[in-house]
Amino acid sequence: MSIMFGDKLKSLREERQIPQRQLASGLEIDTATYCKIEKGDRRAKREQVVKLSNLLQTDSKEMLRLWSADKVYEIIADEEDPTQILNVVAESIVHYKLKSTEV
Amino acid sequence: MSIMFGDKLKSLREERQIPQRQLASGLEIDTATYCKIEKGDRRAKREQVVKLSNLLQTDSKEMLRLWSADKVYEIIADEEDPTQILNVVAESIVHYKLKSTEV
DNA sequence: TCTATGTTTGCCAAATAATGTCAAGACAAA
DNA sequence: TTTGTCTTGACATTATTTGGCAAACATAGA
Repeated sequence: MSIMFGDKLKSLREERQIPQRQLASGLEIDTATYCKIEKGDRRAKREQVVKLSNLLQTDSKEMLRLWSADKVYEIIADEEDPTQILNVVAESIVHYKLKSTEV
Repeated sequence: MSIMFGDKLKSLREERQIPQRQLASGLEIDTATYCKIEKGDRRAKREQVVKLSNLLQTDSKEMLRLWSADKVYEIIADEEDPTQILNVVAESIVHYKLKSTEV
């Protein structure tokens, strides 16, 4: 599993010298579960990402970006030519944007 | 839900003038389920994508690409700045490739 | 060494999401 | 009207995700 999010989470937590226990209680979950999130064994829920960003006083948009990126990575990493998949998606976004701004 | 895959599937099937019933039986599923796959209400399993490609005598790589792209799209479509997420992923792929080819 | 704190792991249970069927309806062609 | 195809909604089944608990591990200090 990709751990862009977990790694970022860990480094922020360590910078601020906060124990896992504290963030876990902020999310109202077990420290074990929190630990797994940080190590990338479990995926945080979206709402938990936002909560964590607040607890760590960091940009939730960036955290959500990393969190989403992990999910995307997991989907394409084992496929042939992952980059080409990203291109297909990027194109489909462009098309959708055009469509949605038509009058 | 994004339907790049479903749309492609439908157009291939219509080109070849095959009824849904036939592809459904090829996958050993109900026509209702097949119908939903084509309309993007349900996601095909990976193995089903390969089977469908064979039944339709089309490039399974392209079909898998569309199928993956749908999944990725679903993850990022409702996030802020989906394109930026794709960039993060693209970078992480580059990094991984570099790592895996180090000696 | 013993204790205290923090982190990690494995296993199981509960919750949630994905997948499928069935029955019924819509629609067009014969 | 009958037939064949496609579609939809409600429900059942199954797979995956999420979380807790208990125990192990790591480290620092008394």
